[in-house]
Amino acid sequence: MTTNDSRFVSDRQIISALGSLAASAPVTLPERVFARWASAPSRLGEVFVAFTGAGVQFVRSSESVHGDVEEFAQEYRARFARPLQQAGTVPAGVLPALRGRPARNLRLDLAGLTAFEQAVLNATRRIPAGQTRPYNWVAREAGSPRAVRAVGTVLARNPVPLLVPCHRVVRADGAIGQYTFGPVHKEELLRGEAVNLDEIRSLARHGVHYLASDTTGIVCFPSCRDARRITPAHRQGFNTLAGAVAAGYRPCRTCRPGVEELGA
DNA sequence: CCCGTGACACTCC
DNA sequence: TGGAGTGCCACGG
Repeated sequence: MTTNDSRFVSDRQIISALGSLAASAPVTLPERVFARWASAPSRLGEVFVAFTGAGVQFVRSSESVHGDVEEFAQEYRARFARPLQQAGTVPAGVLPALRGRPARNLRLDLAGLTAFEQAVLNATRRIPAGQTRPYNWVAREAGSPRAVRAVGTVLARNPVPLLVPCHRVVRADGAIGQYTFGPVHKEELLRGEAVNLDEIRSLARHGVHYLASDTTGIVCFPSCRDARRITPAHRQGFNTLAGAVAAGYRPCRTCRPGVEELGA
């Protein structure tokens, strides 16, 4: 295979080399003082994006700042206490991420946030497109299972909406919950990712918050990729995870609806 | 340091 | 069946 020939450099090696170049590049004074901003298209229309050499720090829809970059810059300064300078383009990975495509090369600058805030945002980041998770799931994944309300507080101040997909965090009772840019946009985003909100609501009305397969013995969140493939005849609905476990089901390893110990 | 405040969840009627 | 009450944890003033 040509790509394994030692005379050639693989893409992986190039990327790795570029990565170390970026890391060792000298940080100039203006770079330390200024963060930069640029506008970009997103699923919610134009957004403004602020970033440093470490990654993206702040995202706001143009709509939410009334189309006024100055208002965006003020909001940014209020939170990060740094001046902004215009840049030509957004960093790598931002454009696909704003379109809802997972971008491996997207870098976020979350320094300055508390450990808890970072844990919440990182857990939220692991929710796949087209799926939802409840606030209590984020709390558990973030290592503070009882800090459910605190999760809401953190997400309410998510500095990088869309990039950290907080629109995928919904209430455990099936309601959609609140959103930085308003619940209407939250619903738009989820529908755009083909989340079947009508089915989720219909199930919730009947008290069903989990779906299990009696062939695999696994229980999932209804939006889980694996749950959507359960043949209707083998699909079992449950109100609580404990109920499903009591009936002999174990939590799905993909969507992780609860701790493994419950299933063991 | 105490106290109030939340993009929530659970338990009761 | 759903709305109020209560518990919770992290932050900010």
